[in-house]
Amino acid sequence: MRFTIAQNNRNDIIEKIVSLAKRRGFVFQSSEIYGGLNGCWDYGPLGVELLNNIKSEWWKSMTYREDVEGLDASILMHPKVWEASGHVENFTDPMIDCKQCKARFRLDTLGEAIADKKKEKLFEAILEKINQSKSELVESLELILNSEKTLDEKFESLLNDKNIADLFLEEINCPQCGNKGTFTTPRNFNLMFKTFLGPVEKLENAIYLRPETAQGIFVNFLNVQSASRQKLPFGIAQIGKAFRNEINTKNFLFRTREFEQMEMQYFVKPSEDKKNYDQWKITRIEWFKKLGMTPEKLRYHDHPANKLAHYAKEATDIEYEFPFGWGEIEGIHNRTNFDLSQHEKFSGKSQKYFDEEIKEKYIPFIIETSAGASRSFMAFLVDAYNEEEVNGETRVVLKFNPKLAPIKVAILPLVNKDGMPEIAREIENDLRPFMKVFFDDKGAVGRRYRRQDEAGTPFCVTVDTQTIEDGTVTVRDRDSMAQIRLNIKELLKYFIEKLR
RNA sequence: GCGGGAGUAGCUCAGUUGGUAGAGCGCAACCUUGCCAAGGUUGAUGUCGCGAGUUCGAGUCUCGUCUCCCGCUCCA
Repeated sequence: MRFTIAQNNRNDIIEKIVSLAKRRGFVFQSSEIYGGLNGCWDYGPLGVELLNNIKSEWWKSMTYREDVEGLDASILMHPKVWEASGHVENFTDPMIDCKQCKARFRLDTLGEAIADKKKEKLFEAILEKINQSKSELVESLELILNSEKTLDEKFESLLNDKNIADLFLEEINCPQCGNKGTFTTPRNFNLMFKTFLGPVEKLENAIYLRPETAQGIFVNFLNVQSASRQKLPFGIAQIGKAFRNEINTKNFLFRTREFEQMEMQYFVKPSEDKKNYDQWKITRIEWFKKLGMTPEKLRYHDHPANKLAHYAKEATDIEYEFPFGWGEIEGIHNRTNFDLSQHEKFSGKSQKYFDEEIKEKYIPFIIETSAGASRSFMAFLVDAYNEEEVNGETRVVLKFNPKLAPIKVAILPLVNKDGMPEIAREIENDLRPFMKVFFDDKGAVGRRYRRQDEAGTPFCVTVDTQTIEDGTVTVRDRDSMAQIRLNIKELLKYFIEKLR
């Protein structure tokens, strides 16, 4: 794997982190020996520890609450789920490119860029054209043009008719460069991965890899509610992989086709949606801050009302300031009762909750908190990265919160003799059942400290001459490099306290 | 998907007008060691991203392809 150094200095940090990630075993490219696979990455020994720690902290922050239950739903789900959720319809975007200026347009929104007067002229042009050469299309064309639809709807219908679309597009000027007839044939970009259930690759056996984990929660709403005897408001938490066949991957782990989500869907009374939405916005950004993420690099990005997803009433992103700019690491949505209503409609099974207080049945509203595990991983990694000048040398240190650090304690004999390695091994054995520890007796101790700095290990225990005399060791703090002396017997309690 | 740049050891890179590959760091072993990466000795590692073509001969030239980075586009 080779990574090109960006011409642009602002991405120096990313380049360094990508190199470090490879060198130290945080992240490798998928299928590297075969030349890699576009936008796919593997987590190495340190990376998987960091990722698991992030997921574990998230999981505990959710399911240790009285009002949140856990779930792990299947990645493969009934195809109807995606019809109900709107993904089959909304995830398939026919797109066209202008061959002249390379601009790309969604076919269904192309009309917005064209004036109404112009549309009427276009209709005349296409009618004339079809009358002349493609008489077999006249009927379907007239059907569209003579319908009761608005101009915009007629326009869209023409583009949606595969037989007419190409001819119609030839008459349209590119909204960007103004050239006429420079569009490519419309192509479908379906963002859901399709596969087959069972060995026979028949179309009716086609199913999708889930593009979001949320639906697994929604369809289990009543199962979880009745099994756990929860009352509204309550939430269901889930961590799992999701897949989107993105047109482009980008920015290392930031936009990939396979990614992991940490989602909690909170079911509330319809009248209490706003209150809970506001509360979860705060709770979730605080979670990142508590785990040590720089507060100044976190912000909300509220979605304007006209840009909301098909299911959302209100939405905000929690964004982190990456070296390449602000990027979403979590989305918080008021999904209303859209999803459960859809599932009720498509499945024919009631999704209503019986509220004992008011003796009424209704479909709850859902407040969604959906964090990217992979994106959080990248944000925590970038945020932890520090370069410091120490004695004229650059010290690279990953200042992870101890809870997230892949290795918690490194145990180092100062020198490799006089019984120091043996004592160090005993300490290692004492701590190993309780936390991820690392033993290293190779080379100068200063070098070993720096190795641990690069791995983000918060504590180093060093066995020295004094240890042999009085049973104490030094504990070196990663960030300050300061050392304190502790009795060996105190170590376990000390670290458990520090990691809490 | 379009445009630009780039792929040589684990990392960062060098490789002169085509003549079958080097450096620094890192890594491994041994020695040395007494608290913040630079001691000594020895050693391992590349079909130069992959595949074709031109050539007596390709890391170097040509084409295709894959991957990474940047800019568009996209991101419901």
